[in-house]
Amino acid sequence: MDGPLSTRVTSQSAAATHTVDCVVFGFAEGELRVLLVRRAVAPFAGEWVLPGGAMAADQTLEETGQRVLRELVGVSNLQLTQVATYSAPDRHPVRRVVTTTYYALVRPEHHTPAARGYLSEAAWHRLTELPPLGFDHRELLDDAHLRLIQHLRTRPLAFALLPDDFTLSEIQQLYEEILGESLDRRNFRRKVLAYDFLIDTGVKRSGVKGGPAVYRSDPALLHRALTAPHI
Amino acid sequence: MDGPLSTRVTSQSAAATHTVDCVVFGFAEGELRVLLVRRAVAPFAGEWVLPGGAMAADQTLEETGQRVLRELVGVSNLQLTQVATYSAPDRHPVRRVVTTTYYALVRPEHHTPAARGYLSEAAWHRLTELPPLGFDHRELLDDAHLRLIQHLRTRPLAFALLPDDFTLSEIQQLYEEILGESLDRRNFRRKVLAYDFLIDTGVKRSGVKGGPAVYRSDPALLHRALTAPHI
DNA sequence: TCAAAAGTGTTCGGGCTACACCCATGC
DNA sequence: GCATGGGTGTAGCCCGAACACTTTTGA
Repeated sequence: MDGPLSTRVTSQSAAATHTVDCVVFGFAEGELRVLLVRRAVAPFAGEWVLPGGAMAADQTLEETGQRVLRELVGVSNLQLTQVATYSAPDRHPVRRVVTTTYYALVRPEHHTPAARGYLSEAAWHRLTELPPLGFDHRELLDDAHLRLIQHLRTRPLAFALLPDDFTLSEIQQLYEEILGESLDRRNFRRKVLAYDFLIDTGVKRSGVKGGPAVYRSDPALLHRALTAPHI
Repeated sequence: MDGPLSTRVTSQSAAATHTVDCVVFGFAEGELRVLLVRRAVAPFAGEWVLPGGAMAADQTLEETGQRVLRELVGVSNLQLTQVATYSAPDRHPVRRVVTTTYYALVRPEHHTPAARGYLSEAAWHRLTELPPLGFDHRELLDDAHLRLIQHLRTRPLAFALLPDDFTLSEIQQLYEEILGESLDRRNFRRKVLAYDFLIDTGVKRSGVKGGPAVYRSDPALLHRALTAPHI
């Protein structure tokens, strides 16, 4: 809100830049990963950070997140979920920066990140082996991960991270990765099948022992499960 | 985050003012209420809105929320919980405003709001009988209420809204108000007593039928319950 | 004495957890 | 053929929901 204070207030707050940082989660080779970029310029030149950028005058924060991911690392059309906004005056060493974070879930095989702009590198990192991050991005990342866990406990979100076809064990691995705990196979199967948006393709995956059944999620039913049943 | 784009980027985003709006919940006469203020100036002069104001250059968003509530409506030292950040370019009719919302829980009897600054009025409103709100504040308020409900389902937050002494029925009324549903008295008593931070003062409330026992919450145990057991 | 609210225990069902054996496949 | 993982069912426990009667107090 604001009132007649406009001028005083605008001059005060003009010093702050509003940026968006994105915590992009991917799942590959059985491990949960995060998309990080390496800065080519000061401050924190050479350090790994979350991909992000400043809000444009004609864009919302979410649109800014989409644009930044497209421009900097070449990934498009992600579903971004807002996490939090950070405003400590000294969180950026040079000037005042207020940052809103979003998380996104992607299939890494669909998106090959490539560093552009002021970046020297863009790569997936295992959540268990993160490099030191510049700014306060480690905190931002951890907060986003916690929020993801919260959301995952109430909704079948994780399918956005999986390829079209997957086995039940692959889903389970994914859940175990995100939640950071191991789950009982039988109980997990029962629960996930109860969602009833999984389709048994009838195919069995070859090249892997046991010959597990290959499933696919029904997009319409999955969407219904994601939107309808609030908790 | 941002890099060599600084100048371009800063000029773009300098147009946006960052403000904080607060959704202050109170509980009085058995009903959940929200603190609203009436604007004395354009835009939306004469309309009810959430109390809020622009972020100061040397303050965090949360500190701004505290200051705004102190300056505009004379309430201090609330615990503010961040809800979300809104950034639609046209959400303010005059210029670009990005707003972060917080909610707070207070005991109305401890805080007598008084309009100051650019406000003509400050008053508690029943959540069930809200006036039309200026800007997009109705959406902000509803989102904050939903977040409060979510938090309340996992933590015994509501005691911040109650006087020092209260009966079990009063707590139950409060929960029913916030959640918008009625609860079984016996189940509710059992659950709330299981938290084990309630102290039976031994006193019985007079002037009310049934002679209900008066309870008090142990500050230390309550604080532990609020912070320790994450879900 | 009557009306209204306080106080109290038990039962039922559903969901989660724990757990062991046989089958299919790759090597 | 053997090692690895896939596939299946059941029993116990805990939590939450439903539910009725007696006691206390104000009017």
